[in-house]
Amino acid sequence: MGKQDGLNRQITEGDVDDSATPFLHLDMDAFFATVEELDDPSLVGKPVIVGGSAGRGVVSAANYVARTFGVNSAMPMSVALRRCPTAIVRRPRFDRYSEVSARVFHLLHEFTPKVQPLSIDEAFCDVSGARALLGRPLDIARAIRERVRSELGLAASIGVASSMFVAKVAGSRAKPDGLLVVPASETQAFLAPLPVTALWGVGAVTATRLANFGLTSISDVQLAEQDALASIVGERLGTHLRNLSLGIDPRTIEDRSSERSIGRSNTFGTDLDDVTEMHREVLRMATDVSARARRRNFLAHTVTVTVRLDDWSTVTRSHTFTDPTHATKVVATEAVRLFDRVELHGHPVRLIGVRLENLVGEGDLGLLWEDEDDGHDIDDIVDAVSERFGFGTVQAASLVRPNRSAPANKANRPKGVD
DNA sequence: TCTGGGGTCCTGGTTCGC
DNA sequence: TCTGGCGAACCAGGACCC
Repeated sequence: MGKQDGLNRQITEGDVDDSATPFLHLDMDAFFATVEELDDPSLVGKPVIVGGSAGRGVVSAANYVARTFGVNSAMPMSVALRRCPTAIVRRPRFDRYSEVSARVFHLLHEFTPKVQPLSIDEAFCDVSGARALLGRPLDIARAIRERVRSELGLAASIGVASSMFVAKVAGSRAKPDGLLVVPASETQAFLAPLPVTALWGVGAVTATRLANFGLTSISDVQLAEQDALASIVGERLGTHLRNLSLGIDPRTIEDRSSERSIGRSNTFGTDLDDVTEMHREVLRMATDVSARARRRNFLAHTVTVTVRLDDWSTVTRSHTFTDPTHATKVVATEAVRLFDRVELHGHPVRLIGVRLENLVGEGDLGLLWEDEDDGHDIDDIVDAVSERFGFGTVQAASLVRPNRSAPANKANRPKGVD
């Protein structure tokens, strides 16, 4: 199937049996950091970290030079800079990454219509229908990698396998800049030596739980009794893990573009202890998520407020509306009410989040629109909510995030919205 | 080491209507 | 009129993913 090379990756060279491996998983290598290098070639060869501020930020991406210093994604920025003081830190530019991502996905669609984006830098493809026109999965994977490199100047790793899960694992084993095909007949042997954390759905908590029963590798899960697994992690997860360990993954490519929720949260540079400030943040986020829901033609049945205290405890409060809404005034009013239901017990607040869930609509609500750039509306909302809850005036300017590009479309705005 | 932000999904408890 | 069983919906929390 593949060989281990000096980079501690497993790659396929030469020919291999790809007769029953229609699934490809493409993963862009150190995506954010590589895009930064692409846009500023002076960064090439230097350690580059993309992430938040040194205070409470974490690493979103690190290029492979930075990784040799022990810098990894999700690591606190303070730790990353201690390990690699010479690193060049860039703030994330999500608009730019989205732009490059769209070009990658567009390129994939030239190979097959069955493309399922997994995140901004990852996608699954099913090339079973492309065989006659474009050749074997191995050839298609090589062609995709070549075109991503020549047309976009980026490196992509690809895993090819008989199921989506195994293709993803193969892709991660092939990183950086590699290709690995796992023949269907070698699937279980390929998975066996990997740690249980390689299974989709096993994080730190479940891994510890499994380790307490001596299950640390996928081969342990392959050999475990179904009942024993169920007693450790529950019936549902037990069945799921056992199937994955054997390479069984019934999922197929689906174009699931519909979102389930729209949220915004913020961890403050300094914990908040002033309730007026907290209310201001709740309103800011309620305004933001409502505007995003309108822009995407969604109505939400449920609004959820999340509060994280300085001791890292997290509390959520949610409310389900009788009629779904995306009206800022309704969402903001309810969000503040929910926030006020949280018992702070004198604790400062580290994070506040507002999320709209149980979304309905998308596409069929074209007549509903409110121009969130219209400061007059937001002033009204803020005044109304502030007055109702008796906290100080909040300037609309502080509630509107800059660089909005939504079109003013009053003609489409229905009466009574907000 | 000390933990972001935007998500999805699952589970268990509670409430409510039939 | 009251009560118990049951399922659906709601709510809260948590694990996990990128």
